[in-house]
Amino acid sequence: MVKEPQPLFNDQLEIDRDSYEPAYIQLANILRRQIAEGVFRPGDQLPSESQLCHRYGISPMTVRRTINLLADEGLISTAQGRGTFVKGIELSEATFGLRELKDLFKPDQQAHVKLLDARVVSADERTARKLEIACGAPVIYIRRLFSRAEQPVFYHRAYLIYDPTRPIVEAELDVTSLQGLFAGGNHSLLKFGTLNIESTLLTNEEAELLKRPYPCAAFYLEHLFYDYDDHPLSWGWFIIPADCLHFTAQVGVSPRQAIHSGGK
Amino acid sequence: MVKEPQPLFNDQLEIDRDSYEPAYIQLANILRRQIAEGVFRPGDQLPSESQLCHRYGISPMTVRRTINLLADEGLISTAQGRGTFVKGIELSEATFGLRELKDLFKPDQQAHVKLLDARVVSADERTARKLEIACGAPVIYIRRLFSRAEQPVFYHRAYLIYDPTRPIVEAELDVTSLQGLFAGGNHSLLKFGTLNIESTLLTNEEAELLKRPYPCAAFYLEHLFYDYDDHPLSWGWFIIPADCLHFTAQVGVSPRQAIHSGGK
DNA sequence: AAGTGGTCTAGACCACATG
DNA sequence: ATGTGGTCTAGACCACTTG
Repeated sequence: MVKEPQPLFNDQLEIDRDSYEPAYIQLANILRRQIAEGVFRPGDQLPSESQLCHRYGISPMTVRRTINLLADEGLISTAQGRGTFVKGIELSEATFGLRELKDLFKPDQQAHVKLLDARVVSADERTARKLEIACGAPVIYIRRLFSRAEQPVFYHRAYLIYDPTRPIVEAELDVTSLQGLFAGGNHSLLKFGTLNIESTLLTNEEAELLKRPYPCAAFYLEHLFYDYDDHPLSWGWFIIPADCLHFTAQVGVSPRQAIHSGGK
Repeated sequence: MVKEPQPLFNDQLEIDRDSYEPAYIQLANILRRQIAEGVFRPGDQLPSESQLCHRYGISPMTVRRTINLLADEGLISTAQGRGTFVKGIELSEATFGLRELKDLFKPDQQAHVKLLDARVVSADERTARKLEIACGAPVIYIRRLFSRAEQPVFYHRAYLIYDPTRPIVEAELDVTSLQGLFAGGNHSLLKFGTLNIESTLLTNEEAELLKRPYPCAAFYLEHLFYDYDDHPLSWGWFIIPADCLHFTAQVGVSPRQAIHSGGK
């Protein structure tokens, strides 16, 4: 056991106006903690906004920001004219992000991208439908394999609109640049995109490329990007073996969220 | 072609104070649309907050709400002392919800839950570790199969803490009630939970139960719920064949977001 | 020094729900 | 009629960045 000159967890009861933390964050921490401690249980009504104003000596707008923050987190819900209430945990409200993927794609010394294919081909029926072009029209076809420490990590296949009147500028190739898509970068060509995640089996070809035994489960991550004219610009998918990726999410108040220091 | 007495898309340029839509929403729509139209491209600096105040005749706090809203959407980013900038689309910022699952679990006339097992067993090594109890300690074991229109949809297996001092109240059994977990309900016992999503192959047993051929890809959705003492209360997982579930997300400004009526 | 985002105030008015 | 959430104002002050 170790002596603790300052408490490990935050049992803050008042707003500290000298804190570097904004008042609305402090109040959110206080309420979040009270919910985590069971002071307020699912279904309970929280103190009204005016009560919170008087209790903590802050203005209505500041209380409102806190309420909105916690509502965005899915912890509470508001009903005009009735009050603010604590929500029970709901699986259907859980969200997971692609941060795990970002780490996967992150280039380092060990990372290596092998370009398997990069040429102009005729669009087949499915590709033409996805890219909203004529069947048989020319498209740029790209296939590549991403490895780390000699171990294949994922496989990527993509089809890009091929416009002979517009030379294939650097930026266009960058559309499928992995670092660019995941880390950010300014894709001034892309307006928006849709993603689709499924569970799938590796095909024999993919299993061979990825050096996995057959059968093998994998994630299928499909992407479709549109330009500023709302025309599809690129379509493709990543195949990521199950052992390389998993997604996590949380519902309710995690202990880490509730135990947040509020010191000066 | 059809005549359009009112424009299909929103080319609103001013804030309509008589609109039922709040000013901060209207401004968000205006800016979102300008970003979608390419008026502001990734990397561009947006007008400063004070400029927006004067341009649209609203107060700083209202502009701020709009800025925060768009920043939460991942469309723009702010830098204190420098300005507000349009972000390029980033895959790593996409988020997926579990709404699709909610529909899957939704009970209707066609839905049927078959209880395969429900008894007290001794915890094996893995279960004991997950539930943070002693190996061999008694736990409630539940297995069930959810079908719709005679077609198996998913398989669920769960282990619940068995506390002889606390009789198994209705609420505790409700912990794994499917409708409850997904649709909401007040789980006053559960404080928070963690979810883990993987891609997997059906085992022979699962394939048989779910009437799928082998091999077959599926989602493995693991859940671990904690009570208000931060002790694990239930651990388990859903097995959902690939053909029953997929997740979708969007990045950037989708046309639907930008085309939002702002009329009276 | 000037401009930017970030926070906050102390009220106001409205829409809604309840008794 | 009262209390609730929801929006908005017209400023203020601070922290930060840039020239």
